[in-house]
Amino acid sequence: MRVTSHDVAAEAGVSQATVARVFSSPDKVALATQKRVREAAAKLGYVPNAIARSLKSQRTDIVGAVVPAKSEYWQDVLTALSRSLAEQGKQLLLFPFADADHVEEALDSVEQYRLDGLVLASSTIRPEHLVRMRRPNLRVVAFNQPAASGLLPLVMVDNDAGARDLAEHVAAQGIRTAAFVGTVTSASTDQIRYRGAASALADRGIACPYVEAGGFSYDAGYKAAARFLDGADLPDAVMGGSDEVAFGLIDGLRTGGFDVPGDVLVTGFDGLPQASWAGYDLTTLVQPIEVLVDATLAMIFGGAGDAAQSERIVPGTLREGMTTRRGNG
Amino acid sequence: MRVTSHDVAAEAGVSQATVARVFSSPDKVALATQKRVREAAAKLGYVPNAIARSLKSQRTDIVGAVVPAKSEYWQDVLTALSRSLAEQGKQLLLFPFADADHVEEALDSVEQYRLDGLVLASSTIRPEHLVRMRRPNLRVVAFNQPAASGLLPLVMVDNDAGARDLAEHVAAQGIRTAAFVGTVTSASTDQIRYRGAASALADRGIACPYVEAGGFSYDAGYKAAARFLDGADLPDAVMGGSDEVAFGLIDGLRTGGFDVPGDVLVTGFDGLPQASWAGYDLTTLVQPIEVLVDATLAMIFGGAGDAAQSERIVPGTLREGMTTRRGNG
DNA sequence: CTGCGATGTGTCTACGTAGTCAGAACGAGC
DNA sequence: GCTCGTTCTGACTACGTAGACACATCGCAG
Repeated sequence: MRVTSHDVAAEAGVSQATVARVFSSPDKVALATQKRVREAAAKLGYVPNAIARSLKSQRTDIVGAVVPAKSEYWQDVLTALSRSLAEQGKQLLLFPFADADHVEEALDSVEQYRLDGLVLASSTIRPEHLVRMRRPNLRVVAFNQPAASGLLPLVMVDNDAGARDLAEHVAAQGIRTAAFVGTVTSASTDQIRYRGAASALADRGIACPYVEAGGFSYDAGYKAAARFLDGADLPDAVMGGSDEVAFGLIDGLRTGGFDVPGDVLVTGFDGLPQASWAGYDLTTLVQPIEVLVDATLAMIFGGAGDAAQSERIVPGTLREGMTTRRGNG
Repeated sequence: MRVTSHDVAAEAGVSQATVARVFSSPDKVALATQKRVREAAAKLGYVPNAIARSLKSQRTDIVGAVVPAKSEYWQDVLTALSRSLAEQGKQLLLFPFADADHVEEALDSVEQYRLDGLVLASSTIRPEHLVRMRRPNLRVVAFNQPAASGLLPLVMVDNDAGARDLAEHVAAQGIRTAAFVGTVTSASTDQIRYRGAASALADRGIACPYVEAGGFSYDAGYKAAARFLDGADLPDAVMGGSDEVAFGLIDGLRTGGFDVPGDVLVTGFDGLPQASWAGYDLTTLVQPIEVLVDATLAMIFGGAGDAAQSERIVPGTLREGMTTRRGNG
């Protein structure tokens, strides 16, 4: 049998309400009473039941996250999210989805729990799904999902400025030709990053065709590298749509006999831990994940409805690695 | 206002109990009634309240996982866990802890929720904490945590056999000297892996000193590589206690001017996705994560108390990569 | 036509907590 | 000594659901 607040009340010789107060609003209980209750609770091994509390208080202290099942980047985000929540005594409930077509199922699961908030983390959730998520009584925040702009409160890194920074950085290395290897065209981040990079390069007279890797993974990047190996059309710089794709590109190019950065410069986007690994030392745009996460939680737990239309765009930081260090190396 | 089963009952002209039955045990309700109830539910936008259901049924359909906050390996495990749970209509609640000293806090949070089960995933949780987790009404399973043997039901890869396989593989390459670079000595997996490798090597007359990297990370491995760069005491093979450490070792050795595998062979342990990346192509022991996860969930949701003392040890698979391909390359 | 099991539905209650309200105890001010 | 305000505590109830139980209806065998 579970120990309940009633048991503790009987043991301490007080009412159940007093026991509840000791654990939720202790300042309303006399110190002597508190002591007796806490001792009784310790003796019986009482732990408050979060389920019952949630039912009564209409707050779960749990935030959900709908995320793609496999992705290095999102795992970093989740880690930051759960740590930040843990500091506030809140928990993170995961709703992973295998691919975009299964998002519906994840969303259905979400509804059963009366979550305090929900983080929608994926750049491939379609706008019609996004609109479906607008619910009363549920704070939903889109994370790094440009397509949600105007539909949901949104937190994201400044993809456009970041892509421009990267483009200007490689342009400054004196390149003449470039290519952008995106993930999938349906990813809203991809489009913005490409446009930003292409625009910045165009300003300097450098063309930048778009190549679709067809996925977010290392493998997609690795295979995409093959397109440059065939002919003599290797550009001076290849910009990856994400770090994972960039890692694949680098290995694919190197396996194909090219030197990075000797023959071709490579950039990524995200700032994964692996970007700092000596084997890659990738030039990339580092996302300030802690800042993004804090902003997300602030929107969820913060003020009233006006936040429901708000957007928070945070600048990233250029990380200059070996993959764009040309000539002087 | 939230839509409850009472509202749906009124709309459909049935009792609340019937509405509840439609959503939890539909076979007890006549088809015609079901249809009416479902239509009413759809019209009002009713979604069952999982909190209330949990309170009544004493089941949450949520499994908790206590995991280290930062680790590539555990992230892979979490992904597999949450996907497997999602297939059963269950959810995963995360309790990350920053370091071993904060495990207590995570465990305290765990108790408030009446979880169906708890996965204790870390090789550095101390035995005294492990014992504390033995609770009635809570199925706790230790995941890849040899120290839990005899204290908690346990699922893990066969670390000893895996380490021997790796050792025999490198021995077969004709090495004469070796070293094992572990993570931290307090990790129970580390001890077993080292003993297995050292024992197998000793059988062939090869000594294998232990070196502590001091952490589980890439950085720890990278720094540990420095110990071999100084003198002329570079062994023919360096066995990493984990893949992450091995990646760091490889990059550290290469940065120091050595060729892997030309000058020194390197192995890992875990079978992370990055091990297959062409940049490393690491020889490692691949953990069958899906199998381990399924076994874990089977213990949580499976039969009665006898499982409480059970252990499930699953063999891993040797992945032969370029990092141990000697000479002929 | 009666009795009986199977099936379907309604009534009622409990799950464990927290908030509302009322009342008790107590000290201070007149 | 009476009133008033403050501090503390207890009784009661609602949160939304699911299960126990009772009962009604129906088909079918005796």
